Amino acid sequence: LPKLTVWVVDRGLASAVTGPLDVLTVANSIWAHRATGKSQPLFTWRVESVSGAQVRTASGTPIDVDGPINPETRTDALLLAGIYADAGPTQVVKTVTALRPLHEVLRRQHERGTVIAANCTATFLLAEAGLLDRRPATTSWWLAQAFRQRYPLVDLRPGEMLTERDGLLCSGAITAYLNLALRLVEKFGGASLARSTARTMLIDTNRLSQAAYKILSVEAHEPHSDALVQRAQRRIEKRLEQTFSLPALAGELAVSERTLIRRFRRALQQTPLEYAQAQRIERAKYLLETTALALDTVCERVGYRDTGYFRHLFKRETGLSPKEFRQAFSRRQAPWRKAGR
DNA sequence: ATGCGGTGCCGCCAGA
DNA sequence: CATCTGGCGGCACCGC
Repeated sequence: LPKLTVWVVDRGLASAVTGPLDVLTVANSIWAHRATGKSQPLFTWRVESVSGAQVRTASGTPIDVDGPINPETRTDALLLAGIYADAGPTQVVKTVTALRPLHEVLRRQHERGTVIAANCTATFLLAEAGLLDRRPATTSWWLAQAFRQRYPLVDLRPGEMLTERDGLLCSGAITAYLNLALRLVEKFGGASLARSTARTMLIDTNRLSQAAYKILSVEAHEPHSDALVQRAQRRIEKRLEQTFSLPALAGELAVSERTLIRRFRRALQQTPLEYAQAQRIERAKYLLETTALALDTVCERVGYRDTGYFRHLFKRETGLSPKEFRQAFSRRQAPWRKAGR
């Protein structure tokens, strides 16, 4: 059974520790209800700090630890909780270099086959140890530039929520620890357990539908300051149920189609049609989750008249057919209760 | 699944 | 000179 070790540091984020542990706790409950023998929990863990003493997090919430970091510990996975970076990237780098003794420990654990999962700013620690060179990684998007400067050999993908290669997992901005923890559940407990856990905790289904295999692009949500594109976005969102027309959109905004497309791509790394399609599928997902509307109706409500084509698009975007999606995400009840009685 | 008419997108270029 | 825009042609692909 998987044994995990969580490393926490002073000024860390409490939720980056407690969040993943809550995920594991819920996973344990579901697993126990499924198993017939159910005497032991699936996941067990130890929380460790450098000094071995209680840690005070950024919000002031203290976190009890089980002991000091043991370099030789036998563990299946190491979870590195993010450090709060309110003073910017230089503070992160300073913290991470101060933890130099841990770099060698990380390298040894990696060679031993230990899965290492780093959230948010903790990915800097992995990079500092040299473990991410020529491997894909991600980090909080606002730290991407500093990261790239300091670790040019790392294949940084700031748009991705989660990356994984050779047992080295990185997750993006703070709350991506949920996805990171879910991935650990999936790795050690299977995809089905991970799905049930996510459903039970109401972890964002939009992120979830792609969490395991495909990654939601953070860049799509990055703020941009192009007023023209913003107005175009509003108009697209306002008329999702009508057929998309580029000439009409450009006309209303009093620019040429060529310019509109160009500005869109620069601001959102997307074309207007791609944006409209993504928004429509988003609306469709919402309708499938929260209503019992027939598929034909949903299809029509998001601007498509051809159900076959809509299904094709939906699957392309989400990886699931509309029916599968509704089945997976519209349940209200905790899955273990449903299965139990 | 497939076919097909229309069009959204991009490379290229000229002009502002 | 650098940056931006609009027009055009061709092709991919959108959507029925």
